[in-house]
Amino acid sequence: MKSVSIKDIASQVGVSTTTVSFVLNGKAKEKRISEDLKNEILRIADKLHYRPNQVARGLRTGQTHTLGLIIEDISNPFFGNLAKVVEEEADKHGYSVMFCSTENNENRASGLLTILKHRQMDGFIITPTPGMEEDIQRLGEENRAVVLIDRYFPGLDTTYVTVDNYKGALEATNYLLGKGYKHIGLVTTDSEQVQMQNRYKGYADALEAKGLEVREENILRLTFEMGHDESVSRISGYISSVKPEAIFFTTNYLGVFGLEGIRTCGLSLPADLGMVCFDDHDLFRLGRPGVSVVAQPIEAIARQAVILLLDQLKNKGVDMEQVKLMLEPSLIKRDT
Amino acid sequence: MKSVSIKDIASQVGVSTTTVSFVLNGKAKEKRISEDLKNEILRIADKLHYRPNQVARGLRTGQTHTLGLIIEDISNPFFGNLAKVVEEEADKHGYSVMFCSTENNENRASGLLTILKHRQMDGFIITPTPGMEEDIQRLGEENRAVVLIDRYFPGLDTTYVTVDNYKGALEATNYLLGKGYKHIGLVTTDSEQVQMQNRYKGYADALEAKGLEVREENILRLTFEMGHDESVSRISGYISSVKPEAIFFTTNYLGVFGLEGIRTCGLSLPADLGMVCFDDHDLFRLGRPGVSVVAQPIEAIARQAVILLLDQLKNKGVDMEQVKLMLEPSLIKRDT
DNA sequence: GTGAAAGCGCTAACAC
DNA sequence: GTGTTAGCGCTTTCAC
Repeated sequence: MKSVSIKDIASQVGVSTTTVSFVLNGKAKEKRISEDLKNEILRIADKLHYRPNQVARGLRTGQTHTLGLIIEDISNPFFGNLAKVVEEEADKHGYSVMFCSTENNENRASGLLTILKHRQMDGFIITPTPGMEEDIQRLGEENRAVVLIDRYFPGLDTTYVTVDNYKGALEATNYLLGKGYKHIGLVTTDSEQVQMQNRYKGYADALEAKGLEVREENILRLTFEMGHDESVSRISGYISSVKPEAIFFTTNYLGVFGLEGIRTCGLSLPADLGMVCFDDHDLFRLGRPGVSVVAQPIEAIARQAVILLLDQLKNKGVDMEQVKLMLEPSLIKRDT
Repeated sequence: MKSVSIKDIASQVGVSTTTVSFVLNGKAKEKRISEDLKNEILRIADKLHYRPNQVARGLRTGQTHTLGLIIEDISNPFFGNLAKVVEEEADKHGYSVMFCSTENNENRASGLLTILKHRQMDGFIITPTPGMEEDIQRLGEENRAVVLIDRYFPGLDTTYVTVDNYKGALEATNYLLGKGYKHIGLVTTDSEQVQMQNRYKGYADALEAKGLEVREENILRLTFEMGHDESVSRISGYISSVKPEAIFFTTNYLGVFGLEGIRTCGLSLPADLGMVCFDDHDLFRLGRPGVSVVAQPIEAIARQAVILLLDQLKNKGVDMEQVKLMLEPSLIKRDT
């Protein structure tokens, strides 16, 4: 475990740790250290396989070069893909990533954030849970670098990257309407968060534009905590009683549960029921029938989030404007 | 950013940082610090919302309470689920997790490992890429805590958690044989790694036990780097030329590609072709027809890996035996 | 041009 | 019982 330190190099070369540090940090020129000495230091450092202890450096500089990624659920492919790109992009810039899944649980999220704060993350990428508004605000006040993704708090002036949820939902519903369905149901979460509100609004506005009434009994709201079995049975119960001609699911795991629920009812797509889901999924893309979806540009979301975060880090101290990015989702028409 | 330090508490209470540190680390009794003083310190610490700077503590103690998770691809649901449980279990014990995806690329993996090493991870959970043998061996020599998952190096005495790949593959192939298929193909990776070798062996032994010949032309080997499009077209090419009655896919993403390839050929399951895949997937579980799979006990793998790792950490210095865990996979019969 | 020394926040051996 | 002090490995100011 006794790894090589800057001291070892210093003593081998016969100089002080200061000089070694200067050379290693590329300040040889600036500090006008002789070319020979510089090369000698680099040679020995290389020979000893020296690599700086990032914890020590982090303590001294206050920069850990680590980003905290707080998402809803790393096992959800949407977030898994997001995480992958975040890590990739962060790595390109010399940053590592610590991740946590909130399970959309406010207390858990708050606790995880606290932990990561004290681990001195340089910045955070967060899909906030409901009720996390204060936490996020505090981060801002503490002048920490933060980018929200997927959702944000309308009342808070923070940088975020999201998609145009309203437009996506509007297009999805219009697509179903265009296929001649009139009695269109909505299966969504009970979340009051902005992304879900906008998806709801898109649905409602599309219906109303066609002179159709938006009725609460056509809407099924499921909680995240409900889990697989109950969600599926609620969906099939809903289908049996409401008998919608088509359903718009507002997020991928609901659509997956939906597919099971539909099957439980003995119905088949698209003959008995129309369907569109917000978020793509292998199951929708490759299952048969293919399920039409509103796909989010995951890679762009992740990449932009990292770029904006690193940007904040670079301009630390400067009073920057909070960037609000809204990317375009795309309707992918399949068999349903 | 100026967060409360132990010094702030000390000066507020009017004692030294030592005393504060003792109290905060629960050594009040041991150091026989008066109950009153202890309570006062705790009160002030609480009032100031003190939380230790983990970076500083990490530098001092040499323990960062951080685990490095190096997996093949966080966007693959198998690894996403694994990561979720790892994070959960680690969190329970006060550890955070840094993750990286290797893309099964040896150089990338090696680099990531180096980075994490210098970030002073307390331990590592790794799905090693081919060629990583030396890296892993060195970790052992450096006396670092390591648990390999999913695969391991037979020549190396390391702790690992895997499933009985041979048995899983044997059962899968026997299942296909039991359905009357004789001409059974294998779609696998070109990996020489043990998990794939064992899956191959299970397939081969099952055939031979029935007196069937294992022929190289019935086996398609794809590389990880090939990507989606080429993999799919190779698979459909393979199906058209080899015309297998059934196929055993040795890992989930190959099975997903396979489904696409099968469709490209205009064939349908299970009428035209039998199929079993190693690893489960939403698509296999919920798509129609349901695809039979060999499922791994993901949660148990992840949980055991963390437990074994923390165990090594606890017994640091003690010369422990390397634990080799081989869990049971389970054949899930569906429509194919 | 190079080095001594302070200090980031914390812990812990050693004093008293 | 409580405080002094050294030091984890590194960066950086200031001195020479």
